[in-house]
Amino acid sequence: MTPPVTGKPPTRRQLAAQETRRKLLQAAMENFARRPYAEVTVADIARTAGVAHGLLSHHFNGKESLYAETVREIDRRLRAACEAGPGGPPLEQLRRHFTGHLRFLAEHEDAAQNLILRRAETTDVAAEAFEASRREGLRGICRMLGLDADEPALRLPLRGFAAACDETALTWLRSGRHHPIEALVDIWITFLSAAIRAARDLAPTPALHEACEKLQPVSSPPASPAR
Amino acid sequence: MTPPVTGKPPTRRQLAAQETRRKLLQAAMENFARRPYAEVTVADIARTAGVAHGLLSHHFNGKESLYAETVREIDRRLRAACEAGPGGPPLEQLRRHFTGHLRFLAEHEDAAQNLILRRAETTDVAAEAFEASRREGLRGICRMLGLDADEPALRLPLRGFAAACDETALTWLRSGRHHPIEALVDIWITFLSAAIRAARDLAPTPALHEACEKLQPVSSPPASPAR
Amino acid sequence: MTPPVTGKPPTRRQLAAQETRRKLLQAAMENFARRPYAEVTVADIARTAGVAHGLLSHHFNGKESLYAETVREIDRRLRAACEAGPGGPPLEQLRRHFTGHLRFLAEHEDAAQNLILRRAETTDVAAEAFEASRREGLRGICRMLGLDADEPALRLPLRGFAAACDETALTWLRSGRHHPIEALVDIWITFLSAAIRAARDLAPTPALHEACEKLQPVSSPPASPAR
Amino acid sequence: MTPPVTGKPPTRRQLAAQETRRKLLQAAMENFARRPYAEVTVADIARTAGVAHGLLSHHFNGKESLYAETVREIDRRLRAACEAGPGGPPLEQLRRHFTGHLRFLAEHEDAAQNLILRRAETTDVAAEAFEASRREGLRGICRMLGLDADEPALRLPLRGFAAACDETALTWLRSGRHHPIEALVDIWITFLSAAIRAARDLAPTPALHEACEKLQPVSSPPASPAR
DNA sequence: GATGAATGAGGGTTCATTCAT
DNA sequence: TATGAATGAACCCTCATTCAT
Repeated sequence: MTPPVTGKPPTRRQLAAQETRRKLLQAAMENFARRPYAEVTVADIARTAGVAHGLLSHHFNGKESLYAETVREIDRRLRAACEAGPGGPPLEQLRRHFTGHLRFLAEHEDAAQNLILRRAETTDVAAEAFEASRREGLRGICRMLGLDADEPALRLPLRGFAAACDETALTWLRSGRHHPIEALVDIWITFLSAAIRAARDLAPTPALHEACEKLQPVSSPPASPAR
Repeated sequence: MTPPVTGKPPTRRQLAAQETRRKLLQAAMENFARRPYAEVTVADIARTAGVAHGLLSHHFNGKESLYAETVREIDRRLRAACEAGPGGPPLEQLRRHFTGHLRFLAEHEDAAQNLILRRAETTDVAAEAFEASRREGLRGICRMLGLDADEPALRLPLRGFAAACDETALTWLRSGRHHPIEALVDIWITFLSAAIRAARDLAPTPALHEACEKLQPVSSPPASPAR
Repeated sequence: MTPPVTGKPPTRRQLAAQETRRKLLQAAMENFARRPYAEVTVADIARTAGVAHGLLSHHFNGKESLYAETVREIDRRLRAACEAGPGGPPLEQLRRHFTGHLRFLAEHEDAAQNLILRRAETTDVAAEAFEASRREGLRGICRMLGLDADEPALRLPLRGFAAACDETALTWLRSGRHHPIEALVDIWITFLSAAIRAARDLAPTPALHEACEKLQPVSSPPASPAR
Repeated sequence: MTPPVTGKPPTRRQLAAQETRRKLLQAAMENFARRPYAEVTVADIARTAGVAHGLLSHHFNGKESLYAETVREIDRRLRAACEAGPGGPPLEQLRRHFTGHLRFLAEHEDAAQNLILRRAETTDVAAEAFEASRREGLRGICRMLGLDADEPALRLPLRGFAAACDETALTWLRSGRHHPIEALVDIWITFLSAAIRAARDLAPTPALHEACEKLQPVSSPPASPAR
C-alpha cells in the first residue's frame, strides 16, 4: 500500500499511486462535507475521484478509515490556517488566531458544517481524531496565555469553551453570517475569559489569575476605551 | 393506531395497546441510549420490548419516527425534572434549574450521552426535536432573567452557552463525575453570565444590563475588586 | 358467516351483517377498479368500507376470495345491463346487446378498465370467474344466431372475437371515446361476422352458413340500403 | 455496469460479465415464463442463474427493470422469428409472417403464455414494452398491405385484430394445439380482413379498399359472389 | 358480529468488501 | 496498481391473517 521508505526516488508507478490516493482523499472530503457519513457510499467517492471503487480499500482501509483520514486532513488544514505568529500581547495573538480560524470556516462552509464543527461520531477512530484536534487547538490557546493545558481544573471549562465556539460558529454560518468575524471573535474571547475564570473559581492558581488579567480588557469595563 | 379521544374510558384492549406502545418506546430508549442510531435495528428494539417487530411500524411509523419520538420523550422527562419553582431570586432559581438538569443527566447517563447531550442528527425530525428542546430550555432561562429570548443579539451567545453546558456535562459524565454537581452549576452560571455579557457587548439594552447585574454575585466574589 | 336458511325473518344482527358485507364488496369494487390487485391492501378496502379490516376475512375468505367475488359481481351487473329483449331479427338483437354492453362500460370506466376488460389473473379463482363470464356472454350471442356455443369449430374464433371486443372497447375508453358507440358496435359485428366465417371455413355446417347469412347485411354489401 | 463502447475488443472479464448478464436474463425468462411476476422472487432468479442475488441490481436495476428487459428480449426474439422475406404477393407474405409467429409461440409455450400473449402489466415499463412490440408488429403487417399504420381509422380495428390473434393463439396453446398452424393462420387472416373492412367502413379510403381486395381470396372462395 | 392489536414470514434493495484479472 | 464484477449479510418494511376481547 504505502511503499517502504527508501533512499531511492519514487518510481512513476508510485507517483501515480500517490496521486490516486490524493484524489480519493479530496473526493472523500467533498462528499463527506456535503452529506452525512451514512449517506455517502464508497461508490460516490470513487466516482468523484474518477477511480475504481475497489481502490478505496486498497489505499485506505475501508470507508471508516478514510473518513478518519479525511477528518485528520481537514484538521491539518485548519490548524495551518490559524497558525498565529507569536508576536504581540496574548490578547492580540488570540484575536489573530480566532480570526484565522473563522476565516477558514467561512471559506470552507460545507466542510465546516459537516467535518469540523459537527461530525459523524459513528466511528471511534473519527471521534478520536476529533478529540486530538480539539486538544491541540486548546493547547495552542493555553500556550498563548501561559497556561498548562493539562491543569485538571481547566479541562471542563476549556471543553465548554470549545463547544461554545463550535456552536456559535455553526449558527453563524447557518444563519448567513450576519455578524462580522470580529463580533464572533469578541464572543469567543468572552467565553474564553469565562472558562478561565471558571477554572480559577474551581481551583485557584496564580497562573489562572494571571491569565484572567490578560483577558480582562475584553470583558467590558464600561470606562475602558480599549475597543 | 391511536384510539380516538372519546368520553368513554379506554377499554382493556386499548390499555393493553398503550402498554405495548410504552414498552416499545422504553425499549427504543434503552437501545438508542446504548448504541448509535445506525447500529440499532428494529429487530433489537422489538426483541427488547418483547413484541413482534411488525408492531414498530404499527404503533409508530418506522424506525426514524420512533427515534424522533424517543428523543421527544426523553426531552419531556428532562424538562419535567428541572422544572424549578418560581420562588426566590433569579440566581437561586437558575441554580435549582441547573441542579435538576444535571441530576437528571447523572441518573440517565446512557440516555444523556446518546440522546440528550449528543444525538444522531441523521434524521431531520430528530434534529428538529433537538432544536425545539434547546429552544425551550433557553427560553425558560431567559424568563428567569427577565430577558426576551427572541432578542437577536442573544441568539449566538445563548447557543454557545447551551453547547458549553452540554459539552461540560458530557465530559463530566465521561470522566466519572469527579466534580460535585455544584461545581458544574457554577461553571454553567459563569458561562451564562459570559453569554449575556457577550450579547450586551453586541447590542446593549437595559434588559441585558440588568440581567448581567443579577448574575454578578456569582462570577465575582464581593471581596475581589478585580472586575 | 352466512346464517342458515330458515323460515324465520333475519334478526337485526343478521341484517347488519349483510349490510357490512355489502359495504365491503362495494369498497372492494371501488378499490380494485382504480388500482391493480397487488396495490390494493385489505386495509384500503376496510377503510373505504368504514369497517375493521378483520371483517374482510370474516365475511369473505381473504383478499383473493373477495377479489373473485368482486369480479363476479361486476359481471352480474354487466350481464343485467345488456340483457337484450328477444324481439326482432338477430342482427338487431345483437346491436341492442352490444350497445347495452358498451353503455355499461362507458358508465363504469374504471371498473371496465381494471375488472372487466382486463383483469389481474393472479388468482386462479378470478381467472375462473373471467372465463365463466365470457362463456356466458358468448353463449347468449350464439343463441341469438341459432348457433350451438359448444360447437368445437367455434371455440377459437369466438374467443378471438371476444378478445377483439374487449381490446377495442379498452382502446376506445382510453382514448377518450372519440367514436360514437354505434361505430364500436359496427366493428364488433364485423369481427363477429369474421369469427363465424372463420368457424365455417374451419368446419362447415349448415348452422354456421345460416349464421353467416344473418350477419351478411352488415359487412358491406355496397348496394344495400340496410343501414 | 455496461462497459463503454470502445474500439478495443472486450477483455476476458468483460466477456465474463456479459455472460453473467446473459445468464440472469435467461434465468429471468425461465422464471417469469412459468410463474406470475409477483410470485417470482429475485432470489429465485439468482438461484436459477447460479449467481449472487446482488448481481441482479448490479447488471439490471432491480426486479422490475429486469422484467421489462426480459419482455423486450422475448419480443426481439419473436420479431426475428417472424421476419418474413419481402417476396411474393401480400397474402403470401402475411401467411409466412403468421406462420413464423405461431411456430415461435409453439416452440416457447411458457414464454408465450406468460410473457408474450399475456403479461403482468404491473409495471409501467413492461406495459410500455408490450405496446411498443404490438405497434411494431402491426406496422409490419400494414407495410405488407400498403397501408399507413397511423391511419386513425385503423387504430381500433387493428388493436382488435391483434387481441384476437393473441387470444386465439393462447387458447390454441392451452388446448393442446388441436388445430394445425395453417388453421390458425386462416383465422388470423380472416380477422385481419375483418379489421381492415371495419376500418374502411369507418372511414373509406382508396388504400383501405385496395387492402381489402388483396385479402379477398382468402376469406371468400372465388365461387361465392356473395361479397 | 365487530374490533384492531398482534404476528411474523417474506420481499427487494443497498453496499462495503473481496479478489481474479 | 488498477479494475469492477461478484458476494452475501443485513436491513427495513409491508401486509394478509389470526384471535382475544
